[in-house]
Order: sequence, then C-alpha cells, then structure tokens
Amino acid sequence: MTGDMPTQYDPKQTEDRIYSFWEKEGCFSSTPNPEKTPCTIVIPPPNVTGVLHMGHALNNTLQDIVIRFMRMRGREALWIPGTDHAGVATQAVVEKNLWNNERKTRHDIGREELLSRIWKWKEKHGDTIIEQLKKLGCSCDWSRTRFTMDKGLSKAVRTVFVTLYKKGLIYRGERLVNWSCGLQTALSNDELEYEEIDGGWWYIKYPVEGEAGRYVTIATTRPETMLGDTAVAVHPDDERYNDLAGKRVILPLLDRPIPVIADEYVKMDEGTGCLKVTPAHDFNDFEIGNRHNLERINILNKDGTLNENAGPYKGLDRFIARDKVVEDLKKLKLLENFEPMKHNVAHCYRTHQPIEPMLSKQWFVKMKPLVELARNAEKNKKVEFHPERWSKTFHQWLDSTPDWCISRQIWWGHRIPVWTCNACGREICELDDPLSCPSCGSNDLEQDPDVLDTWFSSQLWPFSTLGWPEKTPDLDYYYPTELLVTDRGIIALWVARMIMMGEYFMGKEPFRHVYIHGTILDKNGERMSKSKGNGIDPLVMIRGGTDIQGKSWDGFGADAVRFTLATMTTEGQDLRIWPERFEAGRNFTNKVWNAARFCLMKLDSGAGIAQILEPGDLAFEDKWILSRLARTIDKMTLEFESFKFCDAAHTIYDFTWNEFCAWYVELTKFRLRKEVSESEDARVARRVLVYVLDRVLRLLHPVGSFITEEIWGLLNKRAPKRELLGDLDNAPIEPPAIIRASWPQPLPEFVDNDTERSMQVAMEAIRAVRNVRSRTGLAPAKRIQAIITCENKDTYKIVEERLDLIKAMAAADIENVGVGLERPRQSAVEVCTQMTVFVPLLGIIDLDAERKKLESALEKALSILERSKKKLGNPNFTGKAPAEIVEKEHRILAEAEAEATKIKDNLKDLS
RNA sequence: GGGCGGGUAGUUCAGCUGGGAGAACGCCGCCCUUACAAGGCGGAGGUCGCAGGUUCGAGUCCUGUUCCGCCCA
Repeated sequence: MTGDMPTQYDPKQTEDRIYSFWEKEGCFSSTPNPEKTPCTIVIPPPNVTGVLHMGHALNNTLQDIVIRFMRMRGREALWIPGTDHAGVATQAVVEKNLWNNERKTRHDIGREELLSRIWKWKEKHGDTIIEQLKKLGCSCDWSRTRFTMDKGLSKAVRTVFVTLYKKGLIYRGERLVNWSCGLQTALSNDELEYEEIDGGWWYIKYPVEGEAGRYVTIATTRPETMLGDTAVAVHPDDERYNDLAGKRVILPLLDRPIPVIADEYVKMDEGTGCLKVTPAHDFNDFEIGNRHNLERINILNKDGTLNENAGPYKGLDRFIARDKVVEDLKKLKLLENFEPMKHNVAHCYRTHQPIEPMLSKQWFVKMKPLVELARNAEKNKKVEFHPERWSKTFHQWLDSTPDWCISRQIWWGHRIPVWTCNACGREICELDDPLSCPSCGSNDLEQDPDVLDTWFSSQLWPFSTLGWPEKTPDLDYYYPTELLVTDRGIIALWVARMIMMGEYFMGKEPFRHVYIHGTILDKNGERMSKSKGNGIDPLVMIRGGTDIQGKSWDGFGADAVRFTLATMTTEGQDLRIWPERFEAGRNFTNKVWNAARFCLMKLDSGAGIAQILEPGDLAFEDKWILSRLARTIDKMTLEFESFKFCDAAHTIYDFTWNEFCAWYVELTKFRLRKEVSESEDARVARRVLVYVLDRVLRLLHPVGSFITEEIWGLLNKRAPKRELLGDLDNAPIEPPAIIRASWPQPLPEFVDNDTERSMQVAMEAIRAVRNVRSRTGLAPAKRIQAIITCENKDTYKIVEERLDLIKAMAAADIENVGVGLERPRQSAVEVCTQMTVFVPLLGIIDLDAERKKLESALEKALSILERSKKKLGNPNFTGKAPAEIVEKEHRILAEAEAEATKIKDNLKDLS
C-alpha cells in the first residue's frame, strides 16, 4: 500500500501536479469576506523584462510563507501579483531587437510603431517571471495580476498627476538634472550610482582683465566645463582676493571676460580659494548663479558632445574635449598643476557612464509636504520596519531628498498629461484629454512628449492594484495592506514614496509592516550578477539543469530551496549562498517524507487506530511528544507573527527531526511490533502518531508547501479523521487541502513538565549506554548488559518507571538499578549528572580507553567545580547576585563535586 | 565626509532585555538496525576582532580602535 511512497521524496513527481491542483481548486483566490479580517500583500512588481533570480526567490518565498500562514490562521488572505513596465529597461530591449534585426532606430519607425512593438513584446515575453514564480510555489491570486501600464493603473497615474498638478505639487522648471548621455534622458537622484574613478585636480590660471601678468588660479576636476564658466567666485572675507571682487577675468581658450564675484559658499581653505562657476553644469554653481544672476551657458548636446557654445571644441565628445582643453591650456602655459586623485563620481545606473549635470526643462514633484506625511506615518507607528533599524535609513532619506524629477525623455511609459496651446501658450492638465484650448478655443494643442518615471506608477501600487481611483469594494476591504517584503535597495525609491502616496490619496498608510530582507551574495560575499557570471538560477536549483558554469544539478525541489532560504533569513543584511547549501533543505524534506512514510506504513499494516481516546489512555511517550508539540506550536506561532523566519524554520526542523523522528517514532516501533500490532496500545500509538504528523505538516506548510500538501493527500486517504481525543465517529473530516487547513491551536493542557523531566532522565541513561557501546566498538544491534546507579531516590524512581523505554532505546538489558551500587569488576563506566552507568564487559574492556574517557570527564568536572567555588567564595557575588542565581550556583557546585568524586572513585578502581 | 551592519567552531550563521558558548554543513570513528545512507549512533573542534571601562559577573552594556561590507553625499 505504501507503494505510492518511494523511499526518497521526488519533488519532480509532485510539484506541478500539486500546483495545478491548487489553481484548479481556486485555493489562491480571495474575495472580500466581512466575516474575516483581511490580510493583503502586494508583490513588489518585478520588471516585466525580468527573469527570476535568487533575490526574487527569497523575496517571494518570504511573502508566500506569510500569506500561507495568515490564510491558515483564518485571515482572508490576498497576495496580489504583477509586473511593472520598467520604462528604460523595456524600451532598451525592444530597441536593441529593432537594431539587431532591422538596423533601425526608434526614430526610424516613430513613436506609435515603437510602442506597438513594445506591447507585442510584452504580450509575448511579459509573463516569464510570473510563470517562474509558480514554480517556486507562490500562492498569488493570479486572476488579479496587474501591470503598471494597465488601463486601470494608468487611470490612477493620470488622476494622481492631475491632482498633484492642480495642488501645485507638480511643477515644470528649468533646472539642472542628472543627464544620462547614454540613455539621453534625465534621471532622478535615486537612479545614480557612485563609482570611484581616477581623476584629479587641474589648476588653471585665469588672467585678470587689464592687469597684465596677474592671474587667479582655480582648481577643477572637470576642466572642459570651463567653457561654460560665467564667473569666478571668492569668499568675501578672503583677504588674498580682497581687491578682485567686481573686477573681471578673461576665460582662457574662449577669451570671454567673466566677473569675479564674492560668495560665502566658497571655502577659503580648500584648493586655491578661487572657484570657477559653471551654473549650467554644476549643482552648487547653479545655486551661486541664481544668487548672483549669472548667465547659464549650456555647452553640451544631449549625447554628450559639445555644442556651439564650446567654440572650437564644438562636436567633440566631452571626454575628448577634456583632453584637448588640457592640452591647449598647457600650450598657453595656463595649466599650473595637476594633482591626481581618486574620487566618487555619479554614474548612470544602466549605462555606467558618468552623469552630466545638465540644464533642461523637466517636471518635478515638490517633496516637502509629502515627506512630512511619510515621516509621521512611521513616527506614529502606522508603518513599522522590521528589522526596526531600517526606519533610520528611511528617515535619513526623507530628511535629505530634493524635489523629484519625474519626466523621462523616452517613449515607453505613462505620457505626461499636459498639453500646451500653441496659439496662446496656455498649459492644460485635466483628467480627460483636451480637444481645444479653454482659453482661446484653438485646436492646436501639443502634448508634452515625455513620459513619467516608472516609480511614479509603482508608488501607487498598493491601491492602484485594488481599483483606485474607483471606489471599489476591494479597495474598501483589502486596503491598507498588511505587509510589504522587500530589499533595502528600494526603501527610498519605492517604500517611502508608497507611504507618501498612500497617506496623501487614501489617508491611510499603504501597509502596516515593512520587512526588509538581506541581499543574496555568492560564496565569496559578492553580489550576484550576470556580468560576473556568479549567479545561481533558482529554477535550476528547484528543477535541476545546467547552471551558468556548466555544472549539472538534479534539482533540490521548491520546498528544499524555500526551506533553506528561510533558515538563512536572519536579521543580518546579507545571505551568502551556493548550490550545496540547498542540500540541508533537501535532506529535511526527505526526512519529513520518510517520517510520513513510516506513519502511513503503520496505518496500512496494522489494525487501525484507536476509535476512542481519553487522556488517561496516553502512554508516557505520547504525553511527552504532545508536551513538546504544544511548546513547538506556541514558539512557531510567535516566530511567524514576528517575522522570525530563521527561528521558525529551525523550530519545526528541530521538533520534526530531533524529537518526533529521533525519539517518538523510534519509541512507537516497539509498541507497533507485529506481535502486538493489534493491541489497544498500538492503536493509541497510531492515533497519536497520525495526530502529531498532522500537526507537523500544518506547521511546516507555509515553508514546505508542496511536500506537506502531497503527504496531506496521502494521509487523508488512510486517516481522514485525525482529532486527538474523543470518539473518532464524531470527529470532523480533515479538509481535502492543507493549504486550507487551520493553523494548529495552542495545546496548553498538554504541557507536562514532569513528563519532560522524566524523559530527560531516560535520555541520559540511554545516551550513557550508547556512549559505552560506541567507545568499546560494540555493534549497535548487539544487546549488552548494563547497571544503573542513581544519584538519588527521585532519579531512581524515574529510571525504574522508564526501564522498558531505556532498555529498548539503548538495546540493553538493565540487570540492576539502584542507588549507590558498586562498580562491577571489568566494566566500562559512564558518569552522568544524575546517574552512573556500568557496562560489564568481560575480557573486552579497553582499560586505556576507559581511563582516558574518565580523565577527560574529570578535567571538565573539576574546571566547573573550580569556577563555581570561586564564585561562591566571593562575598560580592553571594551578596549582590539575585538569590536564584546564587542558588543555581550552589546546585552546580554540588553536582560538579559529586561527579568529580564519582569519577575519581572509578578511576581508582581502574588502576 | 555622514549613517548603518558585521567580525563567535574548518565554513555559513544563531545567540532576546548581562548569570554554566549553540545549529547546520564539513571533519573523525562505528553501523546498509525492516521510515529515511539525502540515514543511524558516538566524537573532536571556539582565550566570541583588539584595548579599555561599567558590574559580584560581559559574546551580550559603554568608550576607543582595527578590518570587511552596504547606503547616502
């Protein structure tokens, strides 16, 4: 009958089948249910161009764990999936294809055609990552899959833009922006990456007008920008240059006279104390320019070449121009010095080229009022970060963020809904596209060509996915969401902005908890990346295949991957992983599989399970495992509630492997022997076995989703009713799918300290015998004789009571139990805290090994003894430490003393 | 330059509000014992980065210091 359970768990035989079962049964779908409390999670939408990597695997595993846990706890659980349109990335993919296949640029085919091609590409490839998430086991409500460019979500974007525009929180202005010459678009501050480059300070002499032979020297890291200089600034208090302010200097190369101005921004002790001012190409200079009404001269074209303002350098690339400028300055003997230096320069996050501050007209969101909303949401604990320290990062960003540049000079994205009337210049921004100018009636309207930053739509995700701006029942029921799980990299970019938007438009925080997990690194602590080729493909780890290094893997199964990731999810900030680490998870799933296999075999071969069970029918080991189970349920519940994924995974691992399998299952083997398999005790054992297995499956299900569902099905066939106590006839049939089963209730009535203590004593005896067996090289199956002498009557009583259990588990005949028994000659000895165990070994005892063992034990006991004595001899300790600690120390001392004495006695005997 | 995290067994990491150092993997020895060799039983291995301080007592709190990483400018 257990033919349907091979000795090894094979995830490939189960995962797809189980997943389609869940989908077919509608297990992931959710509808508003007023009788339940909702629990909503929105997925951090991956790029529509994305392919599943380990970061996604971790991120979504954690979300699935939480949503399954919540679902089992009776919450109306909804996990909304989807993707974002990733403006720059997606357009780049399609443009690249266009070039590779047709040698055309987007300008060759035009805006409409490009957009239509991107949509086609999206239809064809856009759900790659969605399908991959299914392989991981994610229980998202796929019927609600959203895309940031969907109609509804686009309407949300439009509504937000128009509202903010009308409130004056969105404005257009000519500002310096971070310009990516590669992408030819503006970027927000958050899209910059700082890279250290080899650069330096060039010291350049500017002749003072009308004073032959007099120069001022400025230092710059970007000499080519001098072509756009419109002033030189000195500090007003700087005596060196007292007379200069108000005069003019001649800009070399272009021979343009520019004023010397005094501004307090200049740092006198830095460089030469003279600052060249280039308002069109430097953020600080821009401010100085504003204060002094300086001209702004833009010297760059959009592609990074120099324009006509650069005079003879026109047409040169910015880096070539730099070399040329330096060379020409040298020729003119105006280059005073060059100091090489490494410095950090802003780079484009995609092209990795240095960013140019560039003057251009862009749209901005005024952040100040919004920042306030986000700040308060966290301060008032409406949003909580886990681990808590990330709230600091969050506030730091809020404290320093400038207005947000939201326009992008690309085509794929939400187009800016602002039209300008060519006749009268009126700007129009409404929810509906304007047909004519409301001022002059002209039809000659032109829409802004730019699109919005992708984050502008992502920031609305928690409510746009629920139907906003419509007032839908979903929105009413599911918002605010419960939890956001994400990586620290986008706390500012995304998390903070969602909070602002949620507060502003919904009047409520978008989520109550933000869980920030670590970043996946490789074995050497390096970030995984395509270019480094050090990535691990989660699908190869799950299903098997060949990895990027050409190595073949069998596939560990989704549960193994999920479980392993969960055990690694601590509060630290990195997770180092490599393929072999998933073996731990696989071994555990296999253990669970075999524990189930054992239980089911016993059900098949035996005479059924106890029909009626009362607490009084329970055997000692039943009470013990139930007590342990009760504690495990409490512990795990708490751990999941507080997002301690690592602890929860370890808790279920420990209980399943080291208590249920290692002890309880082993103990039932004796009660389920063929000869007694019809007995009532055997039936009780089966009933408890099945019950505990049932609870193990439930506790494990949020993490090990597939295997628990598979076993659940098999268990339902043989034992559809699994209540612990009472008459099975009256017991309910367990649900057909574990995904819909309830989370285990606490079992306070089964917590049993006495039983647990007894078990500990029994375990000590068993380990002692096993120790001797191992030391003397006796085969585990060979029965041996043992004598146990106990420390006191209490222990003696327990050992007597549990003698059968000890004998069975130690595979030993216990010839004698007592207090203060003598060591028989020719016997091995094992000194424990509560007892000493002798194993007579006529003729085969290795005296040296025995002596060695005793000596090392003595050393240990003596060191404890000494430390303890010292402590208790210190009046400060006995006087100041809490009574219970002192009492405990006395006990330690007594135990160590007794143990040392026993060991010494035995050593004497040996010699 | 500012902020944050980390330095604990060979490796990867736990160790909460201070009170006898843990897990997994790896390693060593013995076992294919009828759930599982992806297993069982037993074992070795750590002056908790360094230096001070607080305390009767510090891996745990404070100060300083060094190294590694991340974020921000």
